[in-house]
Amino acid sequence: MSNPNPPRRRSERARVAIVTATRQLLLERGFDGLSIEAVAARAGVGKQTIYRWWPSRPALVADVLLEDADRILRPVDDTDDLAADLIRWATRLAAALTTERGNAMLRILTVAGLEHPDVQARLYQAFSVPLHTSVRSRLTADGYDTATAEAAADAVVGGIVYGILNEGRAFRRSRAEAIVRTVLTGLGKR
Amino acid sequence: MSNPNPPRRRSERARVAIVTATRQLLLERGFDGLSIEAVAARAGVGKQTIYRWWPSRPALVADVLLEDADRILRPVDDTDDLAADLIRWATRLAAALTTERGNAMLRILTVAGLEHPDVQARLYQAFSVPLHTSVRSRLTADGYDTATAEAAADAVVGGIVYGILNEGRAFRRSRAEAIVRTVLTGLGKR
Amino acid sequence: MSNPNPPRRRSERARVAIVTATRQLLLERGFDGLSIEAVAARAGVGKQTIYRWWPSRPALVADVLLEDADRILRPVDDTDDLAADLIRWATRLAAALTTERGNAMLRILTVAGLEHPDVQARLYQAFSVPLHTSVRSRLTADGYDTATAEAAADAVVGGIVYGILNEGRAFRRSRAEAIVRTVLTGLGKR
Amino acid sequence: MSNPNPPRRRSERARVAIVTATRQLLLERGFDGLSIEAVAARAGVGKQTIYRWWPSRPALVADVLLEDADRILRPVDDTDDLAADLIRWATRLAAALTTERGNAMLRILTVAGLEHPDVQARLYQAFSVPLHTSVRSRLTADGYDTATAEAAADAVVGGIVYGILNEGRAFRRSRAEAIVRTVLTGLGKR
DNA sequence: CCCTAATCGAGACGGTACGTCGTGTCTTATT
DNA sequence: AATAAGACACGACGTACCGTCTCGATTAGGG
Repeated sequence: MSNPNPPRRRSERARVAIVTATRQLLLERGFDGLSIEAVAARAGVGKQTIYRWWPSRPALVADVLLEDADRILRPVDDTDDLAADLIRWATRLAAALTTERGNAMLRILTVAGLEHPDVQARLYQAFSVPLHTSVRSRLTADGYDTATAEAAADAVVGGIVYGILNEGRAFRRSRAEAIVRTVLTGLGKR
Repeated sequence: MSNPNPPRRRSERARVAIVTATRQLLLERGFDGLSIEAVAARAGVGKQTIYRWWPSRPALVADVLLEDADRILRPVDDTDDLAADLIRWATRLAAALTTERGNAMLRILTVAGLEHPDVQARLYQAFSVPLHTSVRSRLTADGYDTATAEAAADAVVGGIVYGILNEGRAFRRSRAEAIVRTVLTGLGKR
Repeated sequence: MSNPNPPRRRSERARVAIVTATRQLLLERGFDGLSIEAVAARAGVGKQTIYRWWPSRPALVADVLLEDADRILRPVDDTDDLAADLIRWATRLAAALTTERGNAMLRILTVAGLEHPDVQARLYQAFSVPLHTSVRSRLTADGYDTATAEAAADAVVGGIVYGILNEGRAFRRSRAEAIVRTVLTGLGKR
Repeated sequence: MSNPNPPRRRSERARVAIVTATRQLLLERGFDGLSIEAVAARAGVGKQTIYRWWPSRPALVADVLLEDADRILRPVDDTDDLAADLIRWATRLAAALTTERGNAMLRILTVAGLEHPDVQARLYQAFSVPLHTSVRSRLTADGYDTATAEAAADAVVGGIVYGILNEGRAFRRSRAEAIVRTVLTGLGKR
C-alpha cells in the first residue's frame, strides 16, 4: 500500500543556500533592505523555489532567526544564590543583545514579528516565551508563587529587552544588573 | 534684522490633508502597507508636495505619531500614595496601548523607529523618554535615589510596553498592576 | 532480420490523451495561449512524456493539425465541366475554412508555420501542396500547360486562402466562386 | 476657461527610442522572440513607459510596421498599358516582399494580426486594403466592372502574397508576373 | 494692486521589486 | 524503459511604487 500523500521532495542544497543567503543579506542590509530577488540571486536559486517553500518574506526571515535562536537563549543557572544566577543570566542576555550581530537580530526579529501576525506567533513561542520562562521557573524553583514570578519575569525581561530596543548597543550591562537587583529586592518569600 | 529662515509659503491645507490621509491609511493598512502614492491620492495632493516637506516615509509617519502622542502620554498623579499613583498610571497606559487604535500606533511607532535611525531618535525623545521620566521622577519625588528610580522605571515601563508588544491587545491591565506592585514591594527606602 | 528501429515502447494511451488535450486547448485558447503545462495537466500526463516525443510546441501542434487535414483537403471532382468542378471545390474549401473550427485551424496553422521553419515545411507539404496540386492537376487534365496551370492555381488558392486569412469568417463563398470564374475566363486553350 | 481634458504629455524621446528598439529586435529575433523587457532595456526606458502607451506587444509591433508601410505600398502606374502597369506593380511588390527585411516584415505582420484581433483590424486597413485597392482601381479605371475588378484583385494580391507566405524568399518575381498575365488574359471587356 | 517666484495638482519618467506563469531539464518512485 | 509527478534554474510577464522631473495653474507677498 503506497503513501497517498507522498512527501514533496525538497532540495536540501537549495534550502541551505537560501537560508544562508538570507542571513548574510539581513546582516548587510537589514530587514527592509532584504529582497527576495537578491536572496535568489545570491543563493543561485530561482525565485519560485523560495516562494514554493516560504509564504512571505517575514516567514523566511523567521526561519533564519529560529536557526540562530540558541545564540541568545541560555538557561538560568541554578546554584543556591538566586540573585547571582539571575544577574549572570541577565548580563549575558544583555551582552548577547548588544553585540553587533545580536542587536541586528533583535531588531529584525521585532520588525518581522510586528509586520506579520503568524510570524509573530512563531517568534513569540521561540524567543519571548523561553526568555520569560527561564526567569519565571528559576523563581518558582525558589518558592515564589506563580503570580509573583510572572510579574517579576515581565519586569526583568521587558526591562532589559525594551531597554535595548530603545537604546541599542549603548545599553550597559550594568543596567540589566540594576533591574534584576531592583526587582529582586522586593521579593520577600512569604 | 531679517529672518534667516524666511518662512516658505507652505499650504496649510495641503499639510493637513497629507497628515490626515496618512493617519487614515496607517490605521487601514499598517506601516508597511502605506505608500506615498496612496497618501497623495487620498489627500488630493501631488507626490512632490509630500517629498518637498518630508524627507522619507518614516519621517512623515513620525509626524503623524507625534501629533497623537498626548493620547498616550499622561503624567503620573502625585498624591501621597505612591503605589496608587503608579498603578493608576500603569493601568491607564496599558489601557491606552490596548485599544485598537493605540495598539496600532504602538506597533507602527516601533517599526518606524527600528527601520530608520533618525526617526528612532525623535520617537525616542517623544515617547520613551517621557514615559520613563514620568515614573522616574515620581519615584525621586518620593525620595528614591536616581539609580534605583532609573532601574525601577526600566522595569515598569519595559515590563508593560514589551509585554504589550508581545501579547498585543490580549495584555490584561491587571498585569500592569502586578508589575508595578512587584517592583514597588522591593523598593525599601534607605 | 531484426528491426533496425526497435519501436520504443510508447504508451498509445498517453499519445492520444496528449493530442486530444492539445486539440481542445488549441480551440479554447488559440496557438499562443497553448502551454505544454496545460496540455500535460489536461491529458493527465507528465510534462516529460510530451517532451520525450515532440521537440517543440509547434511540432505538437503540427501533429494535431495533420490529423485533421482531411477535414479541409478534398480532391477536385473530374466531370466534363471544368468550371463547375473548380467552383464546387472552391466553395467547399471556403466553406471549410469559414466554419468556426476550420477558421481557427487555418489561423493556428499559419502562425505555427510562420514561427517555426521546420514545422512550416511539414505543414506546407501537408496543406499548401495538396491544395495547389488539386487545382493544378485538374487543369493539366484538361490540357492546360504546366506554367498556366501553375499560375492559375496560385491565383485561385491564394485568392481564397489569403482572403479568408484577412476577412476571417466574413469571407463569402460567392467570392471564391467569383475568383475561380475570373481566373478561368481568361484561360483560352491554345 | 481651461481645457477639461489636458492632453497627456508624452515624451517624444522615449517614443522614438521604443519604436526604434522594437524594430531592431524584431529583425534580430522575430516576433516571438521579442520581449517587452528587451525593448525597454535597449531603449533605455522603464517597462511602464511602454505599457503606458501600448496595450500589448502586438499593438507595439503594429505601430512599428505601420511606420514602415510605405516601403511596401506603391501605387499602380497608370499608363495606357494595363498589363505592363500591373506586371510592374506586381513584380515590385514581390521584390519588396522577398528582400530579407521585407519578408521578415510580412511574416511578423501576419503573425501579429492573427494573434490579436484589433491589431488585425489596423493592419488590414493599412496593408491589405491599400494593396487590394491599388489593383482594383487600376482595373475599374480601365472600365472593368466592380465585381470583376474585385475578384481579379483578390486573385492577384492573394496569389502573390500567399505564395510568398508559403515559399518565403524563394518565390520568384516571374511567378508574380505569370499570375497577373493569367488573371488578365481572362478579362474580356464587355 | 499687480508681479513674480515659490508652491501646487497632475502625472510621465527611469528604475527596482513584486509574485506568477511557463519553459525545458532533472530526479524520484511506480508500473 | 517509459511513465506521472513535480522540483528546479531561469526568463518574462504585467503591476505597484519609488523618488525625480517637467508641466501649466494658483497664490501669496514685496514692490
